[in-house]
Amino acid sequence: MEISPLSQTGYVVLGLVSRRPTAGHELARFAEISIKNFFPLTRSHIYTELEKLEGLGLLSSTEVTQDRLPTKRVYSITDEGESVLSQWLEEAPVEEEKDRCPLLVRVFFGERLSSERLTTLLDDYEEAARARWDWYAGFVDQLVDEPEYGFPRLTAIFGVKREQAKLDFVAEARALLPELIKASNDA
Amino acid sequence: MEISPLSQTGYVVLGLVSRRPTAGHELARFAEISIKNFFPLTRSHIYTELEKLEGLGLLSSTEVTQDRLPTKRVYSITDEGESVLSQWLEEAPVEEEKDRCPLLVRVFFGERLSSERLTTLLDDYEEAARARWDWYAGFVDQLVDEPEYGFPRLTAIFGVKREQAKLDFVAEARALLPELIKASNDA
DNA sequence: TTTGACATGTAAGCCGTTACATGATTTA
DNA sequence: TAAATCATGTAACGGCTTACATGTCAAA
Repeated sequence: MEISPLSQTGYVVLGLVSRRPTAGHELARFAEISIKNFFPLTRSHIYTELEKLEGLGLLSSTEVTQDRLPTKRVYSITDEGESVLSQWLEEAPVEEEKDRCPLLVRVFFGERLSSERLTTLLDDYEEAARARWDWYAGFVDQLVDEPEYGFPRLTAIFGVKREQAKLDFVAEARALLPELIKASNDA
Repeated sequence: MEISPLSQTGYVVLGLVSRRPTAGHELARFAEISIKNFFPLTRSHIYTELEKLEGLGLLSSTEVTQDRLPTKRVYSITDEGESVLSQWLEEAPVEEEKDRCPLLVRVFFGERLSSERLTTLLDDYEEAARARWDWYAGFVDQLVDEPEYGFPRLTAIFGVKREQAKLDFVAEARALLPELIKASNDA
């Protein structure tokens, strides 16, 4: 059976459900501590994708009533879902990265900025990068002896390197800033 | 006069037009060689943003007929546009980065992948990173003695560091891969 | 006892992409 | 002379976010 290709988000949600049957809210919480850093998802979006995937027969769902909590709808992956997911992971071309960096937009228009603004922009950016660096590094550390989380751990290693690159950039930008400001004042 | 906040794209287009009066197609070509790496834009989206910004009074436009080429609509920034742009650059909080990395999604689900797939994923990723590294480095080099492009040059320096981080990651991932594959076979 | 957090979802609407359209100019 | 490229836009649609809704539980 031919399936029209899903969105990236569709495959990701499928992959997350494939780990074990999950309800929307729960899945969103898991996404928040696992893939958020390289594939952010909103809770609402997850709900709509779950519904769509069920409509396509890639997931099935049952309502589960809970004591003292609202009834939830738990989704499981179907055989067809497993097959679509595996094929995507194993064969689909990797999508292009199209990242936005709001800081760099400010830097690009740096001539229009006051030197105070430039300084605080770098300071804030550095602080955020440092915080994320810590978070990733802690994750890497924590999973050092858990072989079953080797691949997730590897994604955190990526995070450390990415944040380190930002920190390196801030250092170099700070060093160049005086002459950049001077040049833009001269112009 | 109160202006409802624009989208990031709106401000970026405003900023690009602020450099000099520009038509849509031309602006898209410039975006391709300047901000693409940290703020990709599609041509179509640029057209719709230009129209919207004119509707808000931040840009004005005139038709310009050309010899042997279709008539184009050239946009210029208005005084109000200048003021909105400056205020955004100088005061607006910097938006959160929400980047997707399609490669890391594959890595995250690495247990489901064949070792061949994992290897070619890393190879391809490395090759792309290396190509971009070269591109950025060339840009940095080319602008080394052009003080008026100091800030754009700084964005390319960022690019070099970002791609370098990816290359470092690939190296580390390759080193870890054998034991990751072993662990996932054992499980 | 009110405020905040947890839990589960729905709906409206902008953002952004892909596909469509059209004509002139160059190239094979 | 057909095919590819440049140039300039338009329109439809899906993706994704923000805001809306509702009830329970814990804490101050």
